[in-house]
Amino acid sequence: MKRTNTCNELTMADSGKRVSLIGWVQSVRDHGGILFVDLRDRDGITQLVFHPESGEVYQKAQKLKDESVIQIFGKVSPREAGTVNTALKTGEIEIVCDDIIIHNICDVLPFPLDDAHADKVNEDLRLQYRYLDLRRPRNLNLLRMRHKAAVSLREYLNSNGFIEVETPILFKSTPEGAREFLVPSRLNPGTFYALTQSPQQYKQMLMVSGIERYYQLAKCFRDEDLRADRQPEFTQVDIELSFVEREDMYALIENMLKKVWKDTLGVDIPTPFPRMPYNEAMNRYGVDKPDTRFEMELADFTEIFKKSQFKVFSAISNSNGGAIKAINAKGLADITQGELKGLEDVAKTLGAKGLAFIKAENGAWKSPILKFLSEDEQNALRQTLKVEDGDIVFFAAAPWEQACSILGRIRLECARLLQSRGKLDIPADKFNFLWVIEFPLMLFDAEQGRYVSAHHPFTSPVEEDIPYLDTDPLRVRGQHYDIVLNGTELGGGSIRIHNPVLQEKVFKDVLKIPADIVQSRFGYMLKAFKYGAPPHGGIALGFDRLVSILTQRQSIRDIIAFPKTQRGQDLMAQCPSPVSDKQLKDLSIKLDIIE
RNA sequence: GGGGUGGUAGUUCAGUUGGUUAGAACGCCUGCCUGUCACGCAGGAGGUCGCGAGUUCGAGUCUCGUCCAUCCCGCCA
Repeated sequence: MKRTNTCNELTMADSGKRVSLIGWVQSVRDHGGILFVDLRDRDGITQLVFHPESGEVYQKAQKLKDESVIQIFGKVSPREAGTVNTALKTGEIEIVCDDIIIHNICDVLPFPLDDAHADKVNEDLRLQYRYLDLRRPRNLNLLRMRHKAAVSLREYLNSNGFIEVETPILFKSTPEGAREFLVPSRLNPGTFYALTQSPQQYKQMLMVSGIERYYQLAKCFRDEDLRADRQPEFTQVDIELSFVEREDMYALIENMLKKVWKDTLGVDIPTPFPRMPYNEAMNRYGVDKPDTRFEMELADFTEIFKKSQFKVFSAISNSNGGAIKAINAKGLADITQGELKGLEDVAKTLGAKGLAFIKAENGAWKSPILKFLSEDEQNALRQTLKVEDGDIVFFAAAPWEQACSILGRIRLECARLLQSRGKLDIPADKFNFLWVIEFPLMLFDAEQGRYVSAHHPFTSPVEEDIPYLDTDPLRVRGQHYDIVLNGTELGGGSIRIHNPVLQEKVFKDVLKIPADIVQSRFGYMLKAFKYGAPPHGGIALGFDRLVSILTQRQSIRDIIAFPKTQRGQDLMAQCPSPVSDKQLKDLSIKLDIIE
């Protein structure tokens, strides 16, 4: 009853053998007096032949529909001369079938399964029939790739003394982070768990336990609005270890990623990865996750424009914290009106009032602001930005961080435009890893009128900056590091605070969290830190993002077996869905849906 | 919460200035066909034009609302 081979195994060497294969009918080609079937399993395709001489078997084969599941028995035969299919590994042979078991006749498919057509089919339909979409060999291979990456990560961590620990998914609500999924507790009416946004606090407790090296491919949950690279539940490679400093972490992760790239793509990525402080990343690329595969760096003209006739620029460059930044999009002077408008809109969403530019075309500069710029200012621009004919320069004038961010986005948009014109080549197999380091520990939240953690409140400050916690919190750098790949944040982590006094100070004195809330939310951590907490640190990498980059997929939905839509729905299982009154009553919950 | 794009046959799309019976390709059904591998040939069935109003003699087409999907902003300590 068992099959003897998979559909990607048999070759000329097997001629004459009697075999059995099982799989899905990829196509039926009925020629009247002879019938061919391509049989597919997860490994490949083998051609079956049915002759009228086989009587009932031949008749059954004539009734086959695409994607039916069959098992066949027959003899491996060399194909006739001139009928070999070189596109198939099994293309030199075929199975002459003498028996068939039809396990399942497939209904008419809701959409075609060949890649050429299926890729164009609406994603919502494909998600309704996710099991069919996944059946496409290419999509099955994406899951295989994900598996390979997971195996590789586990092998590396296991061989480096890490212990995988499953931490709870039902956790305490911690409202200062991302919005959470709440789970009512039946046994404790009126109280709720929250699904873990990340195992952060549990893994730190494991360090206090003395496990020393922990990892987990952890499911995390966030009830935020979704994007192409964001799902409500996702997987992170969660790592924490004791007795480490930042340098140890860099080496550990570099070697881990090196192995993953080697095991999955066969690519050698060079280590160590370059490092760049946050300030430098902002100044040069206008973003804290720079894509360093191309240049087009930001330049600073704040000083140059301090005495400018152009009031817009001089006012901002003389203001406290104001900056004038510019980039040169080389070769983009042929930008269309529509594209320019698009860039302007992007700038405006980031708070810019407009997008000043200068085109260098036919030996002259053209710009609405040219008449305000002195000879000296123009020369400074020309030299610093190396402006040549065919280029276009964009400006942002705003508070430093905003000016950087605006041009950071414009830089990426320009790169996209230049790529579509064939003027900028970013090879698909180029992997630019980068550590972004020395983030500020705190940010000032103007809306709330207080300091907030740039990442999370457990991040340890850089040793020599600790004195500024009291005097100038914005000046304190955190021992945080982000790992960035080709402009995507793969993950981030930090050396944590393990001193209960310092941790309490951050909560109460710097973040100004009221003492009773600190006690109720973090009391157990502060207590734990008093019982021999080792110095420790860790990192979390977005596993879905990592796999989507490895497989060059735009959307992480492609590399998640059963993804949710942008509204957080599973179109196949159709959830979320209403529940019965009885269920609600058990949970002591009354609905009052607010429109 | 805000902005962009899209929704016409099972699928992908076309549909002119608002005008006769809404078309094509693939798929599906029937028949023919002994070497195909995107088999071929002949014929056929298949439509609540996302949904609801409105304008009009007349709406797939114009207007408003709404639903769904997707991309982005906000958000994601």
